[in-house]
Amino acid sequence: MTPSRVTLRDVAEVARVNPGTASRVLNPETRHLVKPETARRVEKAAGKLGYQPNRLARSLRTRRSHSVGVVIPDITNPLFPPIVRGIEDALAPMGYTALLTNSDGDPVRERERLEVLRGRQVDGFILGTATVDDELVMRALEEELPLVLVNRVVDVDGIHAVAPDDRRGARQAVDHLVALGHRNIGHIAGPHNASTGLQRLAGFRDALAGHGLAADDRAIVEAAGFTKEAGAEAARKLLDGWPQCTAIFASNDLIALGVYSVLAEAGLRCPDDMSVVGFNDMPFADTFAPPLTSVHIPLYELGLHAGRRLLERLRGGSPPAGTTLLETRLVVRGSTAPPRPG
Amino acid sequence: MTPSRVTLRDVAEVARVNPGTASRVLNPETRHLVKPETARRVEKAAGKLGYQPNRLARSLRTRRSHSVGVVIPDITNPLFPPIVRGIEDALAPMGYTALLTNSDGDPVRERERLEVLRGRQVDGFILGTATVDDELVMRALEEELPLVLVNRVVDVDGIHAVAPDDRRGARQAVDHLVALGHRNIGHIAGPHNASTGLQRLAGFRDALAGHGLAADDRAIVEAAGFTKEAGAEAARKLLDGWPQCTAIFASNDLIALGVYSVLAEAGLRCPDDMSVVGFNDMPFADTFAPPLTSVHIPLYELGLHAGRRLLERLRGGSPPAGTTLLETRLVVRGSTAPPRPG
DNA sequence: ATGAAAGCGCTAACAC
DNA sequence: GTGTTAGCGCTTTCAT
Repeated sequence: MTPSRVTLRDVAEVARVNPGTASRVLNPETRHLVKPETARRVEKAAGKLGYQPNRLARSLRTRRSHSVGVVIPDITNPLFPPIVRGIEDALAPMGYTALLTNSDGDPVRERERLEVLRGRQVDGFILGTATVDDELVMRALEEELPLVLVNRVVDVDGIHAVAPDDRRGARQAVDHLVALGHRNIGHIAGPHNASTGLQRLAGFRDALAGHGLAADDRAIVEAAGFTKEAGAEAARKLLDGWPQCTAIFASNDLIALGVYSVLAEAGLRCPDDMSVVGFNDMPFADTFAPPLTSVHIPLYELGLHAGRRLLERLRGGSPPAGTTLLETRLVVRGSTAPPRPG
Repeated sequence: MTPSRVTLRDVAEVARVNPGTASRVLNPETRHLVKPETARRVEKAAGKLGYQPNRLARSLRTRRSHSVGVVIPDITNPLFPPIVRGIEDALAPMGYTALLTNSDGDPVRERERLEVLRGRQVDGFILGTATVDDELVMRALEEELPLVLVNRVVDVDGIHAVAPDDRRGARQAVDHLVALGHRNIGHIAGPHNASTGLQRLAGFRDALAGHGLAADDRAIVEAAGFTKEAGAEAARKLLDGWPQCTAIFASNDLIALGVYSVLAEAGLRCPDDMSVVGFNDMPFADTFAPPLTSVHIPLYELGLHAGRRLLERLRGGSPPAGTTLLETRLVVRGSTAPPRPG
């Protein structure tokens, strides 16, 4: 490799100035301190030599790496690419770079990766992995590491987070089903160790109560994870226990996909025999068979806001702690219909 | 933020040794140079103080950042998450970190991002963005930057690349259609500035010739991009120009999705009226309506191999230049069937 | 086997 | 307005 072989010293020599002066010129904030003519000389030299500042050296000196650690469970989960893209689009214009790592939801691995990132002197973190009582988050809070959570939330003072309004979104889903005429509505909840799972369940209950419907205790089944397989397993349990059910609100789209497969197994048609609503409106949810009615969350914006929030904190601004809730929106497609008469 | 406030010096002081010695202990390769007892003292001190080496400082000194730049068009394209994941899984165990950036296929932006990454002293690059006559790639080659291409290839000596066997994969697709009885097979080619588009087109022609079928010159339409929209536009042109066509081989799955939508517009049913084969077997291709028959490429392995190849080069090994072609595999689903009799 | 010292490339006091 | 100097935290000769 041919790294920035040419250093500031080289530039300074060519421009016949002191390295310090060259540094001032090449730094936007200090540029005004130097006489325009000298500045020009330095810039010419820099251009001619193809000078590229060594940001490692600068970071070592300034104690700011202009990089942030991003930890998510798995980039392969369709939820995350838009979020990550949003984060990057927030960071790049400000000269920040993302160091991306996948934790697979494994706390041990997560801890490891976090330490590695700290070793690399990231200026802050964006975490998409928070569980309800996340120890790492609590420790980060104590150590006052600049940290922003995205998608998932922890209910503790002093946390900065950007997340979808899961509870309200769940209400939108159920309202839709009720409006279609459904009364026996089941819910496949996400794991209770994630705020998303919990909040959507709460919203489900809210909505039912709001419509004066009693939640049948067979109506709610918790899936072991936000996956198709876990969703299928839970769907089987739900259908076995409560065959009267005519509509299912799934805690996310992958779970909904699991519901689809179980319906097919059982010879039930969607939406004729069973309506299904998902959550996330993940990419390609419109290409499923049938196209999935789902609660849309602005994934890209989630990332964008999280990135900006962190940047603001790093700039020394003190945005108030707390959770920013982004609005959801129900997207009605082919997986929901009125219940069968009779 | 509380970065690694505790430095090697602190550790050395507590252990009552010279910083140099502490460094030797904490470095696996030099550890044997120091007396076990002293080593133990140092490690105890490091543990007690919670020492975390500052890798920026180390990198500045050793001129190896242990980070690599990864440039892809867009993480939001379902092709890339598995590739990126593969890359990360190759890098992480060796202590390397990926700096991920999206170029949106914009050469200007790509250049910019590449410069930023160089400024951050990445040890090498993985590029998923190469076009057929990629200037940046050529320049990188001249400068002897450790570089590995992934997915897309450039046909030049000295390049290291890992890609799917597009040409052979295309043959698998067409062979399947011919075996079903199709004779009028169309192809929606990808952009000719990408090796993937070009190779798949070549494979399409190979296969037709192999079966003694003349390629009707209305049979091939080039899409402007690997997107659903571009695919739809090209599909319209193909259908208008050659209504006899009974099967379409699309250069990738997104294009196939565009074909789906045009078929729906035209009141044609898939696979009854028209068979469709895609390429990539992207995540959730099995959930499309109908489930898409597609040429599977091992995306994760693509990333894994690319990552390992780069690592090997960085380790000083000199793996032979050239392209590693990974095998594809046709996955038959519901979008292909024999042509309508008559 | 360890200490001493120099320096990676840069910025930021502090002079003048 | 610019030069001088001193490090950021680490590794690595070179001594001893």
